[in-house]
Amino acid sequence: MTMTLSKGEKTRLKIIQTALDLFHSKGINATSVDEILEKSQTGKSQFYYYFKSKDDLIHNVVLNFSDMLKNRQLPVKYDIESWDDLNLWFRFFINGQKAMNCDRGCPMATIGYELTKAHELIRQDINLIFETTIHSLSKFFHGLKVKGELDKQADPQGMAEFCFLIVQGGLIVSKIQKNTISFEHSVSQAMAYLKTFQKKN
Amino acid sequence: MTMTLSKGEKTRLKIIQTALDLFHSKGINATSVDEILEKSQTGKSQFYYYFKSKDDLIHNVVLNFSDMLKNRQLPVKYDIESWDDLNLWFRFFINGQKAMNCDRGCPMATIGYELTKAHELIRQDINLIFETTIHSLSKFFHGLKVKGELDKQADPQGMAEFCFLIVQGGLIVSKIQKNTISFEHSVSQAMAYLKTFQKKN
Amino acid sequence: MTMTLSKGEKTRLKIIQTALDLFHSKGINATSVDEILEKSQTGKSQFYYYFKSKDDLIHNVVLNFSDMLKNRQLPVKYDIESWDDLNLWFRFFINGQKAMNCDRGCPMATIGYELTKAHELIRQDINLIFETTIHSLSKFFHGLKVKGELDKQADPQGMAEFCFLIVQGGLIVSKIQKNTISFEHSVSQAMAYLKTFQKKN
Amino acid sequence: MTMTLSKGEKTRLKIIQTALDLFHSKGINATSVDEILEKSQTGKSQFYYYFKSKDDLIHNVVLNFSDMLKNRQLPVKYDIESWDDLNLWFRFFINGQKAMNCDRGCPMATIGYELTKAHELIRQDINLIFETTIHSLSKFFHGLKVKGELDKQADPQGMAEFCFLIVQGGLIVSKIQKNTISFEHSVSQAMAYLKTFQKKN
DNA sequence: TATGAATGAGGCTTCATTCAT
DNA sequence: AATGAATGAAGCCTCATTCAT
Repeated sequence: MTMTLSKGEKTRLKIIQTALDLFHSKGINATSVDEILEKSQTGKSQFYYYFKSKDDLIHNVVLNFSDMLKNRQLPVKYDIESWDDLNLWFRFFINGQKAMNCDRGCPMATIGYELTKAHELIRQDINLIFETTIHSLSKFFHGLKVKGELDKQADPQGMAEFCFLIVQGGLIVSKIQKNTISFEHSVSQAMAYLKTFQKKN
Repeated sequence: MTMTLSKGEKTRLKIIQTALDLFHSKGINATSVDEILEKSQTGKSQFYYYFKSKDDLIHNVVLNFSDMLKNRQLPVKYDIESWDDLNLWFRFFINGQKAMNCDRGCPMATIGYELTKAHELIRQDINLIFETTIHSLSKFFHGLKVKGELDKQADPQGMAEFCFLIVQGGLIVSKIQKNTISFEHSVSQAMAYLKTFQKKN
Repeated sequence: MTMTLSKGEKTRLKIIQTALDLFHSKGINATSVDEILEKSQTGKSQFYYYFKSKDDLIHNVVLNFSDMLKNRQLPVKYDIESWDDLNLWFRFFINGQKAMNCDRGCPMATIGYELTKAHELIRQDINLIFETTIHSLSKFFHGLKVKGELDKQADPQGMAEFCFLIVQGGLIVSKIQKNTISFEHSVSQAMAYLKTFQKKN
Repeated sequence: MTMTLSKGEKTRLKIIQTALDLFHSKGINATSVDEILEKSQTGKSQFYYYFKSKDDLIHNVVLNFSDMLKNRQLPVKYDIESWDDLNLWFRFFINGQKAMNCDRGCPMATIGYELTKAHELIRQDINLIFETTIHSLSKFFHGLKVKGELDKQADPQGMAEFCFLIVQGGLIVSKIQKNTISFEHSVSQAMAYLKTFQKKN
């Protein structure tokens, strides 16, 4: 389903996408409005035609990310249906890091780490994204349980949170270590742990 | 072993400590040199007497953190000698988050997430801290193995990395979620997993 | 005599009236074109269809005020026919100030105080309004004199200017003092003075 | 009594004096910080070393004016001791206007007319100046009364307020009319009125 | 008449850094 | 080892105005 965007929508989106990329790579405070406009080839004051402030832009960048996640427009398979899918989900982050030479982390965590009490709205936006992602995972574990393929003691929600934490930890650690060794080790162990709940028949 | 610090050393240290606190709470880019000096009650140009630049300060802040870690001056027990110690180590981070209303994350990760290629030196400083921490943990697991209390297949280094990742993930996730539920769930599962390597006798 | 205004005339007038109100309360430089358009619910570039520039708008705001004055559309009785009317004229300004909590001054003086040599045209517009007002007053005094109710030495024009000055002074002073005490005292004294020219018969 | 000003004090004062002159001639909103710095030959960001904000500068400009008034450093004789002094006081404002080609008004009223509720502090500063000036005048009338040279019914405070209003009205009206005719007429009448309270012996 | 989008100059403010003493 | 004052680039934001439709 392709939509034709109006001229204004296109400009707005270009700003948002350029901003996300810059925020992801340098953080929000190191990224200036001017730089965003320059890289997005947008005229100087167009910015304030589309956004009330830089904070409003950040809010919209996160919202846009949230929308892409909901509309499954991100290059990951979030609807995990098998253990293989789960493994691919982990690999997506590991391989992504490798492809970027471990220069970055989670885009939302990069933004999140610079937030203070003054950014409560944006924090909530990111929180929603985290919850949505965790929910995708818990749905998988819950499904397994319903199908009787998981131990009765297994806690789908807790398992999902566990997976998500591993990825978040893996991304920051690999960014600092400039390699994904710890990340990969941890994913292996996480997978091993999670599979202990698998019922053998 | 207490050392008497010269007046200059004291000023220098106060700047570093104030900077660490501000970096921890707002990140490096949102913290201005002026703010550091104001909060540390230091005269304006004292700063450039002690530090070459803001980046040099960041470097020294991380080095100082590293030193404190090495000298065991941080309020955690890094020399883990028992499963209880390991549990306390995890709890230290969880409780710390709670005490701060989940307003912060790992101080080094907060700095690390804002780094770019231009800060290679600082990245290495933080990397060293990460490795040192992981090493503390791996020593414990290795010790267990030597004592025959751990399964032969157990990989002490991998287990240590796993623990560290959980903490890093837990800190950022709890900062965004403003609660430590996921963090605690994950630590429980991590502990459960690690203990599967325990040998029963 | 009521006229039906075309849609365009209505829009133009709404802009002018909104602008006058904003100029009156904040001055011309603190009032942006955008704010005028927003408050008058007018589309962005309507403005430049009706006015050549912001200065042109100011010019038209003053002209419109001038027209209302001439057409007796302002809520004051400018055609003073008795000493009571004169008193009411003074009271109009005093009561107006009170009603607005002394937040404003004379709308034309508010604009006038921000003018420089570059606004000669607008200055002349306001000057005309001042002269018109003074003329209304001098007509009264002149009439009294013709009727033989005023001393021969009385100078109708001078007396009119005197009244007008008192009002202008009273408005700015009460705006600063946030009360009309000085204004009222001065009006009482002015009235007392003017009445010394009354002939007793 | 001359004081030696430190280098910093000199810079600060130069900024304040330049600002007063610009505020007086164009108002506060039409005067940019950049223009003040350029005309006062001050480096770009010195401004924020001495003042917290533009509003803080305005506050200090008014305070400085207030100080000059108190220390009798303004080119008027505020300590009125005779009817001649009073006349000179009026003439000072009339002649000042003439000398400036009626391009300006009262510096404090120029600022005052642009104030809104957001500038309560500055309004109070100006209010104090107004009261101080009125007080200088009332002292004269009060003195006369004590000496028995004024009618018993005379109200020194009211007479002082009356004089002050005439000057305020005269300044704005002459600025708009580009001549001091009305101003002079009104002062003559004011003087005539005030002298009616003189006791003949 | 009317609209939405674009322009670029300039406004206020903060920054890291340096200089003279 | 320390001080206050200065520098100038850059940051965020608002402005009056214009263009294409």
